[in-house]
Amino acid sequence: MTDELRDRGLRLTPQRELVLAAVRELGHAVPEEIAELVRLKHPGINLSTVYRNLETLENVGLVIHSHLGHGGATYHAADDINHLHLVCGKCGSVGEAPIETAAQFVNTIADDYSFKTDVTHFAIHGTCARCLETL
Amino acid sequence: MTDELRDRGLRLTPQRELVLAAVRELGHAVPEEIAELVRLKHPGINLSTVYRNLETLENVGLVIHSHLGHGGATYHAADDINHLHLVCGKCGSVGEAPIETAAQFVNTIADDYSFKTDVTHFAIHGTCARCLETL
DNA sequence: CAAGTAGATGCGACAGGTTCGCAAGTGGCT
DNA sequence: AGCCACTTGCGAACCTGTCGCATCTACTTG
Repeated sequence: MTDELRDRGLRLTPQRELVLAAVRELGHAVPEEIAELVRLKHPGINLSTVYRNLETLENVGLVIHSHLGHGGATYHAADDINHLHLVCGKCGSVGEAPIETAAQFVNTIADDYSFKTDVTHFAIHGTCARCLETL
Repeated sequence: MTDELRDRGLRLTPQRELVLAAVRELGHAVPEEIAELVRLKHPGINLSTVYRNLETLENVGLVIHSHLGHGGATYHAADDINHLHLVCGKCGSVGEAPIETAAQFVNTIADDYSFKTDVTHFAIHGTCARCLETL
């Protein structure tokens, strides 16, 4: 991480390290959850600092955000984005599927519309197996 | 629309009719745009009324919302949801593709994960043809 | 290793979008 | 015509995310 930052004239601060560590530990996380985890080791951290660091880390390519529902973004470590998110509209559960599942779909869109799809950015919305049963 | 509402003990008010008409006319629209259009015929309508009616109409099944980007929801007439949204992360343009494009993908997810996908709810995110060229 | 500088932090204010409580208004049924 | 529950308007409250600014500090340089 040091190199990615320094090459751009950015600094390695304790807060920044902790934010990245929190993202890596949490897997899927919204800023507020990240702040909570960081506060265990650095109680005083400000929410705006978390937001600014998430933005910085994303610019540098160490984290990525995606939209799993409602409005907020959720953050992931960049090297952990190898799955689709299957979000259930009924119960809110978030499942995962390998990114290859969408390979053919992505190719079709690319061929027909010259549109390069990033399937991980938005969740796949629908109804999960459990909720389908209980209908 | 009268039946859908009355069957549930809901009322047909001028505001409600105008909100539905606006959604149908606009195609893709956020609440603020809908309010603007409604105000041409009913100047006094309150934004909260628009929100509440969108929610009501969605419960009844006359409109549907989807997430095209950032945070907000955009609303569509229920009988107009026959396309995917291809949202470009660079320029923000919103393209469309027939829903059948995703048919095989949807089937795969259903077979492998028993997850019933609603492909229209979240946009397909990526980079559009024009932005790919100018890289 | 000390000093300087630009980047980072904390904090409070602010902005946009959405929800809520409540009193007043009004569809729809009798 | 009258009643009651559903609706509306309005304002306040919320929530999430951004911004300005003074202070602080990681990194560079001598």
